[in-house]
Amino acid sequence: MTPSDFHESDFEPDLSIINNALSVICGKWRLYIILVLGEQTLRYTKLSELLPGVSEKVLAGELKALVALGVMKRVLYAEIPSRVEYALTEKGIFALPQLRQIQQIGQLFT
Amino acid sequence: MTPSDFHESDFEPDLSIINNALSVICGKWRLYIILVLGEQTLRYTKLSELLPGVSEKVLAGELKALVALGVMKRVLYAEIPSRVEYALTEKGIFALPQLRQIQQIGQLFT
DNA sequence: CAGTATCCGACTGGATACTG
DNA sequence: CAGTATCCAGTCGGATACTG
Repeated sequence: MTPSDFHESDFEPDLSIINNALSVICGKWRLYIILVLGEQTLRYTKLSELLPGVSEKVLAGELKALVALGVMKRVLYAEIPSRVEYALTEKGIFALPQLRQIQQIGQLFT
Repeated sequence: MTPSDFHESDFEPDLSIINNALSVICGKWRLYIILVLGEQTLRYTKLSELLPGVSEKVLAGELKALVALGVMKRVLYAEIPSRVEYALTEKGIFALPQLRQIQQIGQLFT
């Protein structure tokens, strides 16, 4: 077996790792927020315009959670009026192709 | 652009497709159940032994949901005592590599 | 502008006891 | 054997009003 034959996906199911993944993905809007953001850097208000139907409370909560998980970063500019920009972290961008592929699973089960 | 350049993952985020995928994945045990089953065919009792910590109610409910989604099939044998076997459908097996890769996302965010 | 605070109904998951 | 039925606590998401 060469290194290129090695796939981490051959690992046994691990509940804590799965739960980490689920915390990035699950929640009614979490994955959608990540995919809509993509590689852009967007201000809070712009994000909420791109995500109609997501209430303020939920959007703020999801963003906070995604920042805490290390998926997104939040940059606050000390201006008046205040400006906050959101973007994926390096890890988030690294995971983006995988996250996009999750949509393929959805297409399979329609 | 040739067919091999075409990736469905380049699609714009689509909420209803994402929600289909989430219904396969989300729930505290749903993905774990799929990955533990894998390509095996298992009886209900064997499954519940492999999934300690999942209550009867939840396991039965998750299995029912996964069958309804077309991820799993349930085969009832008209024997006494009754025997029921669960296995992934063709679609489920087709999606299995993608589903396993979700664990990689989890490993990234530890 | 970029969030909080509050209230609320609906849904999730767990424990336990029971059944065709 | 393979589930149901019941109850219950906790969480999730939505609506709305308010704030540094």
